[in-house]
Amino acid sequence: MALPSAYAAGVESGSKDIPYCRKQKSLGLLCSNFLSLYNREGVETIGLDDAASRLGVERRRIYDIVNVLESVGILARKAKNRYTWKGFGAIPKALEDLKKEGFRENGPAADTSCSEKVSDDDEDEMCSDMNNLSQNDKSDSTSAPKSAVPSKSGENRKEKSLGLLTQNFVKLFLCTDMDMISLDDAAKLLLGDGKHTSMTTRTKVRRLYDIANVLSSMKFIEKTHHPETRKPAFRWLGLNAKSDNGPADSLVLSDSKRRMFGTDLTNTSAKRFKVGEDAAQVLKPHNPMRVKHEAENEVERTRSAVKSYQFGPFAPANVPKVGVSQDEKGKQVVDWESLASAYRPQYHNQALKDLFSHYVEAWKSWYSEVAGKSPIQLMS
DNA sequence: CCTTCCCGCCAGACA
DNA sequence: TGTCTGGCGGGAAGG
Repeated sequence: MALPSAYAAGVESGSKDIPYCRKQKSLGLLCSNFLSLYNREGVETIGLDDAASRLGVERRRIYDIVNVLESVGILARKAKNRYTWKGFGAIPKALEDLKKEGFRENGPAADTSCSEKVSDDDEDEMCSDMNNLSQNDKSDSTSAPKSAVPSKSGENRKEKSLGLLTQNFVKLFLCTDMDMISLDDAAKLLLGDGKHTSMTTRTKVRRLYDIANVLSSMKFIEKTHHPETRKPAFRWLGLNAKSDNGPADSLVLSDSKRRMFGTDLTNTSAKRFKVGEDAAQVLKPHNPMRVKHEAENEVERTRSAVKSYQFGPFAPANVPKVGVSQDEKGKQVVDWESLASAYRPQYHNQALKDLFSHYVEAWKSWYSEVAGKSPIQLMS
């Protein structure tokens, strides 16, 4: 398979542009593209190969984002190479479940040994940690005959999975009152209580960066800095999945602000694959459309900080900038066919409209779900 | 320098 | 066995 790895080599013979630029290959961006590519009606299932080729990335990267997306309910594994698109509407439930699970595992008394709280000050001394490797095997149900295989192995591998790490990371926000945490602390907290080698932490942090990037692109979290210390940290923006019998209340959302999502469409490919093989459309990760709405939702358990952010349908953006016709640099050998189905070329307004309808739809289902409390099946 | 984090090797899991 | 998954950590880009 060759495919040597020449990195900074820079200008490839033939590529007259794009020296390389690491940022255009970030997971966050990839996630945005992924979302905007599949968040449209008609999409039922997603093939990994298809995604990889459409997004112009290696498969390995698809696994990365797919895993975290699944952790949040947006996707569900259907079969080998195949995922089911659940949509944003599945997020609330997923988060709610995560939250419950988090509390359950932790037990009511939210405190553990937590001797070292490393790092310096953290505003609220309330440190209710949670360290556990929720290893709820029995993953995947779907009529899997299998004769209850002990499968003792594999557990170890799975408890280190990106997906699980994502869930635990999210639980940190949902089940704890601290809503700003540095990846370093998160890594230490999520580290299975033992082995705090500088190396293991290092690795964990690397993963958390990956996760944080895709979570950020969906506006679940946001990168900031600790008030005093300039330490970078992440803050939760997503809805605070409230649970239990709390039929429809709070979680209101008046109207959404219409805002233009600036985006540009760049076609870059700085990879040497086969000859004409690249169709990397790069979209801007932006476009929150998050409706921050203060609503007095009753507090759960600890009545302390009652902040409830609401975030709009996460989502992607791929609205071409007004007044700029994107396709003009000549068509290359890219497969516009696939892109064509994904984007409506020429008609910006149309695309915009389309996008909006999707938003509305996603939002609507999401809202009704939260309000109506309709049960839904979640992954595994 | 330090932080962020992409790339892809290669080992488990699975067909 | 071959293919699919996806840990893992080197080391380069970015600041």
